[in-house]
Amino acid sequence: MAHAPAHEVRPGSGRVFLFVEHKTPGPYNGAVSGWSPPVPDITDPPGVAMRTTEFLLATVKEVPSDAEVISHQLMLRAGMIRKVAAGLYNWLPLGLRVLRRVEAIVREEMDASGAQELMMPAVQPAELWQESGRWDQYGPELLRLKDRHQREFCFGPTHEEVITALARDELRSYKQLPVNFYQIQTKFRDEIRPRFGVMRAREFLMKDAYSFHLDQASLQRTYEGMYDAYEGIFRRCGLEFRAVKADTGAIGGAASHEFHVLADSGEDAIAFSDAGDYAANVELAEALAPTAGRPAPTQELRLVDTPDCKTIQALVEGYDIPADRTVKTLVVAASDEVDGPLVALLVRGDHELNGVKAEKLPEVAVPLRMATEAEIRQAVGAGAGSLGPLNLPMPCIADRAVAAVADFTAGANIEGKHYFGLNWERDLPLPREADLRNVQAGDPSPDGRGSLHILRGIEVGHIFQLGDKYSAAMGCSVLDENGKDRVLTMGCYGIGVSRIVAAAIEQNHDDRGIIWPAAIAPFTVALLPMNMHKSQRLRGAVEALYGELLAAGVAVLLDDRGARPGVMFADMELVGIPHRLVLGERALDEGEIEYKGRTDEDSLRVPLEGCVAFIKDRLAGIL
RNA sequence: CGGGGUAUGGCGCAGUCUGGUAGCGCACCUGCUUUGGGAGCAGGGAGUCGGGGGUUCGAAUCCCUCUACCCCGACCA
Repeated sequence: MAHAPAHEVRPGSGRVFLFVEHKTPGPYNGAVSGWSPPVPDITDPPGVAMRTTEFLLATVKEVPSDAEVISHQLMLRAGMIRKVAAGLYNWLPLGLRVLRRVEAIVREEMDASGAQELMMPAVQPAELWQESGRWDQYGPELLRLKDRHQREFCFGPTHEEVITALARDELRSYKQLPVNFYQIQTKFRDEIRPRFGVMRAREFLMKDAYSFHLDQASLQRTYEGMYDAYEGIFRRCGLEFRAVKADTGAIGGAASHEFHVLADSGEDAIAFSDAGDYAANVELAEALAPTAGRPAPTQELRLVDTPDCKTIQALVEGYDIPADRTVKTLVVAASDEVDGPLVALLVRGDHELNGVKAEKLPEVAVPLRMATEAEIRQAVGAGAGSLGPLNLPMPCIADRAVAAVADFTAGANIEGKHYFGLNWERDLPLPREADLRNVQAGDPSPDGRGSLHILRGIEVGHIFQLGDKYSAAMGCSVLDENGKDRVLTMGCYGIGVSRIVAAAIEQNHDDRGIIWPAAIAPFTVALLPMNMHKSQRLRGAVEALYGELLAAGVAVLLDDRGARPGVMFADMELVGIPHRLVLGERALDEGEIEYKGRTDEDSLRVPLEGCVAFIKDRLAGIL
């Protein structure tokens, strides 16, 4: 027939128009002309508008002063997002293109892992949360709503209840197991303090998956599959990340790993060994007891007047004592297991109390609460700056490092006085020992291999072995091969999709703007004509190249605004497009075009003829 | 929830102390000149000064009150 196939390309859609000769008339004869299914090509982000005159390129020079972290500033400046209210954002077309690419990677890897996508409602009935018990347990972070009939609902911060109810209704037999369902959904958590833009927003896009199993071994297999899938997702997103052992926290359960994107602005501290594979959230990382053991006493016990010494720092500076020979006495509310209202936790002066570890002690009230100054004075008769273990009228628990210190200094429980030269088992009995402190850089790794380094991380993924907490509470079971009812065991697996976008920027930027990893860039190539309005010939060449790049499946943004060169350069660098093609008259005369990668020092000239092939090779990593 | 702060055009800010009828930069619109690193000149549009109440001849400015937002802390994927 007259038409050649596959020559018109709908910009950005990844679709190609196919002309097919109709042998017989009628719409359903099997071969019709029309848009093809999307042509898979990872270089082609979604969306249609590819000219700056048809695209909301909402870049700005100045930025609201409340944007603290670089990703927030750059997302605003590049015109990716705009704030609607605290923790709520509009995603502008540019930002949405990136979000959709991340989402696509997550979806592909989840599908490849065997998980099935579904979608659950954002708004959930209170009844389900009452069944699991979380309607009362969840605090003000849960956004509660009433409908017109005064029935109670919440905007889902997570979907364990809904999925467990679904599984309870749909799963009947062990033959249907294991299964793993996931969705990519907007969540809402009414954070006390939303900040850092979409990094810690109240409304955010999350991929959450829930798996159901007959036994732990099956859960373990799926858990490991998710671990691998997550590594694939973050690797494809071009992120530098670490998987770390994590606290199972409020959700409970057995094993748990967090995936952190490494960045100085990260809100979590993660510890990892410089020699072995050990990596854990500092909340969880075990601080080993010092191996050397406690030295023998060398000093006499003495009571010293230390007026105005209310802090460890003041002691260290005022009396020339090393901080690691001081002991801090932190008084917290006691649990019902303890006779009195308070319990004291002892950590070395140069160490920090770990709240998560403290809460795991049976003597300590949950949630952890530091005693007020008034409570301390009533119990001890001295202020918080003068406390110590000797003659302290409450139970004490000592960190392992505290138990190994000799000749130490601590408060005397008398206002303005400290004991110097204290020694366990000579001056006072050694209290119960526990791991109470945060690990520090240089501490030995708990796996016995190497020492620990500490980095900041942004949590972008979290996988949990949930066990039967929800399935038991909500009666989710199937019949096993013996016809017996078996409560299912569950796993859950989350990824902060919108947070990944911010994390990618935290990790990839310079003083000019964003530097997108190729796989999640909103556009792949920026095509910039110099003085296009002056030269019909130049305009023609640019338009031709634009069409060729689109036909080749390259997501190209043509800057046809007629802006000055400096404006175009600055905008494209701010927005972070990985590749830049600049066509000017002089180069065109020589049949060449100028190429520059976003991070390249200098541009280089390439023949205009082979330009598309050159770009394709760049994208494939050949050049 | 405790402590601190802010609210003036789309954005960033001055003006508030000492009351006199609102201004600067960026952005935006028009025209001309410009065009290889965020142009110049000229002209122009745009603000219930967060809301309500009060004092006063007169309030962005002083007083009361409410709201929103931000920072620090505790809390949390």
